[in-house]
Amino acid sequence: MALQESYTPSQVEEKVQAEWEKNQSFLAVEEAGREKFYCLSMFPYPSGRLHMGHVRNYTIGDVISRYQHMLGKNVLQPMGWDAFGLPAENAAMNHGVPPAQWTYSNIDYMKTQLKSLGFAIDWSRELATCSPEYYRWNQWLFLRLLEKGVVYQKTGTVNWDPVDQTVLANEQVIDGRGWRTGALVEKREIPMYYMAITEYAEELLADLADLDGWPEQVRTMQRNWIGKSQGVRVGFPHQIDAGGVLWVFTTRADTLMGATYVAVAAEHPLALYAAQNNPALTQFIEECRRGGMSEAEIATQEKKGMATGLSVTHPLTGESLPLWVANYVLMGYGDGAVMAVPAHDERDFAFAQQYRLPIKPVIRSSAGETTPAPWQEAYAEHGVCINSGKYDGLDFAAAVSAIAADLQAKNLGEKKTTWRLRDWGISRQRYWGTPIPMIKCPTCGDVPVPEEDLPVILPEGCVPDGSGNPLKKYAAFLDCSCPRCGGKAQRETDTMDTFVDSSWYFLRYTCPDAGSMVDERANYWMPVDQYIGGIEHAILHLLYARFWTKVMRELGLVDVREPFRHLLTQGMVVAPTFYRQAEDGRKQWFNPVDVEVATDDKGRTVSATLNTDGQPVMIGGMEKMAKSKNNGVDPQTLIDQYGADTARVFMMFAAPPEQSLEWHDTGVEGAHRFLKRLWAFAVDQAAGLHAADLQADADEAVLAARREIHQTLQQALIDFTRYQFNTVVSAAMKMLNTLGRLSGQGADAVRSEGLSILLRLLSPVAPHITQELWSGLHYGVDILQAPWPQVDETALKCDSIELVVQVNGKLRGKVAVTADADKAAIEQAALSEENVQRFISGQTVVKIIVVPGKLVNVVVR
RNA sequence: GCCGGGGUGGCGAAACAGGUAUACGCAGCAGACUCAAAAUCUGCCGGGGGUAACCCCAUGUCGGUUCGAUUCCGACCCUCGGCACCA
Repeated sequence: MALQESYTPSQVEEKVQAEWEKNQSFLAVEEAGREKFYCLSMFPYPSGRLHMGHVRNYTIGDVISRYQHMLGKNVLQPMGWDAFGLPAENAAMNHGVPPAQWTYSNIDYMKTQLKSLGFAIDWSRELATCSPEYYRWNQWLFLRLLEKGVVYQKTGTVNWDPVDQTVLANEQVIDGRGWRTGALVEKREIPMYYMAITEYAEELLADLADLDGWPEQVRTMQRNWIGKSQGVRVGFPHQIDAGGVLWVFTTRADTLMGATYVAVAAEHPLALYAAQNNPALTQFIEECRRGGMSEAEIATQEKKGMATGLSVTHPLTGESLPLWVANYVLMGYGDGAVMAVPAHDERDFAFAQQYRLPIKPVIRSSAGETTPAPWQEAYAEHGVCINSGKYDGLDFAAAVSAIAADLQAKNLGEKKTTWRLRDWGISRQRYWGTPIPMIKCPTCGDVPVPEEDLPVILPEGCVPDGSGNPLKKYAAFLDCSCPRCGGKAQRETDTMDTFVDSSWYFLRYTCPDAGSMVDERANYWMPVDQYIGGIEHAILHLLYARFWTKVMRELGLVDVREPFRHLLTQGMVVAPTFYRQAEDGRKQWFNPVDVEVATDDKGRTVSATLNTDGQPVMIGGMEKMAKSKNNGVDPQTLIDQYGADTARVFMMFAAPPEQSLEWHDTGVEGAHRFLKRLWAFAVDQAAGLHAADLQADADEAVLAARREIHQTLQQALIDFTRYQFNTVVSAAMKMLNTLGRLSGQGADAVRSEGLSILLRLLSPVAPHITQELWSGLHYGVDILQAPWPQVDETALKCDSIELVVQVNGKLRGKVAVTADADKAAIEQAALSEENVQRFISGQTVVKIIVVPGKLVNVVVR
């Protein structure tokens, strides 16, 4: 079929997508012995429409998949839906639609969007985490882990909205108040199920060393998050109850002799005990209970404390130390209590200054032997003990060992390893999630649902109203009989954290129809060879998925220790923000598509006006596309107007995958222009292609152009291996520029070769147009089956090369030398260059540095 | 507050292992085509000086290592991501 005269993306894309569909081009089949490549992008939350972040994420994944396909690998690229979660409940409240209905219709729409982008996805493996076929295995594994002791129950802290009588997510707490009610939020302790991820801390930490396909920054973040610290658990005896000991953990046992007070969290039993007959303290603890539970909030709040009036005994000196309650001590970390050494800890120092507590220096640091205000970093350094009695003169390690030994002798301490990592609380007091398969029986207590009764199906018709979990009012779900005694009982209404769903979906893709959680196919495809997703998931999701994989391996379900071999963390898509500020200080945000930007004659942005009223708006910064700033640009407009290939080329060209990408309409037009030029060039040249092989009498300029094409190809092939797709696109643009300028003897042959290289190189990024041109120009039927282009070394050969000449590191001239020139000849040529002569005359040449093929640096004095 | 990134022309960016800073594109300016506009094509395009050859300055700021630093080291400033119930 002849090529159309002009480029019509919608026609081309529809046609090519239909061919892929017909040929089942992306169906992945296990094939023993063939090298597989499992390319996975983080699955989307079905929020309604694709956003730019999705388009970017999945384009990167698709370019990698197609590249690996072109290299001959057996590629699996699946897709599915992270379908449980909070936004569906919010939509239900706003529109009165059940979360299930909202979610399924979003999935339908977003699936057509993904298909229109031409991703090489094996749709036969699609899954949604809200389907019982998927979440039954969450429940099944939960029960296995409960037996194993990895799942257990304890209390945990939640945000409580006292007006709506409901638990709030951190996101729903704004400045310490409930987002709907405006009520001051309180912390509340409730019973929850936990996963003992800390039991796996050592393994999760150690195996990071093997993840050399991960960005170093992500490994560092995980390492710090796990936070292994070696220290000493120290007991402070007290008389509050008989034989009582208050335990604290410290990494600085060498400073124990400098402890001047001890502080506990507001929720600590000793704090609650002390408050019994102390109204002021009760009020203070009440105050500590207000505000959100997030670590950022706690760490940035003003440090406050109050004395309990109680005291504990220093385990080594027998001194009496005051016991304080402090809002900076976290109940969830360690023992919920700390020993305070104001002389050598910044936070303790500030606290001691504020409340006039004694400061006792016990370490000689580079700042000296005292600790005067203001605080200096040096006070926290390791050093030699002073003012510490028998420990004087010991260094850090010796002091820690000696003190730990003495504590141990008194049964008041020992060396201990602790972790910053906390066990994973998976209970959520929400409707739209996997039901936790437990039954509450008044006689038997909490009883697991028998395996044969799985799945516990979530009723899909409920509409949450903001006042707690609707399952609590839904008798058909709630009421049941106890599997143990047969008496009347009620189901657990808490559901699982959605991180559970995303912790193993990549395993289910390998065998979506398996009658068990996973089957043997998982061992063919795993591990994921390349995982692509946002950097914001660097810690939680990736850590939970690693943990889950290790647990499943222990149960004999999979063979791999680690799920993701290589990880690519893509940057955010950001866009300009525009706003007007009302008199009450509130900002009204305007979408970039509704704003006209004025520039000066240098192209600098000077002002912006709103299209609807022509009045000026304020220009904010570049921020992550988000509803809150109304700066999201709908990718559908872009796809409708320019086609999928333009959207893909722009996305890949605008920035390297790991950096944030700034959204500009004009850049999109540039990408579209490039594809139009490519099409026009191909149509124009169609008749002259495949005309002749390159003859020996080709013009020098034609050979130079061929050299340029192969040099550009050489760089582009390297850029593909390191997934730097912006420069791959730039290489394709350069090739088209070079081909467009070609003329003379042999031009036809180079044009034919060059275009075939260009099409194949660009095909992973712009698969539709390159396929259409590939077949339309009769290079072949299916570009997916074409061999990956290779550099012809003979094309790169050149008789003469240009060297840069520097004098003392500054560029002073250029010289041409033959490719085989020796060092002496190069030096000679460099020294005799005219401008170089001017800069070395009257000076002594000290040495000459020759970097072969690149430059000469003449050092003079 | 703690942990981890980023900062290069008017803008997005390039420079893979310390070796020509600004490739490729956008915007802008000039020209061609057109009755005109759009589209398309061609040329120019970091700042300053100079008729020119060429020179000086410039990769967030300050300092260091080196024949040579966007790249390595130290301090600082700004900015973004995460902080366990957003996903």
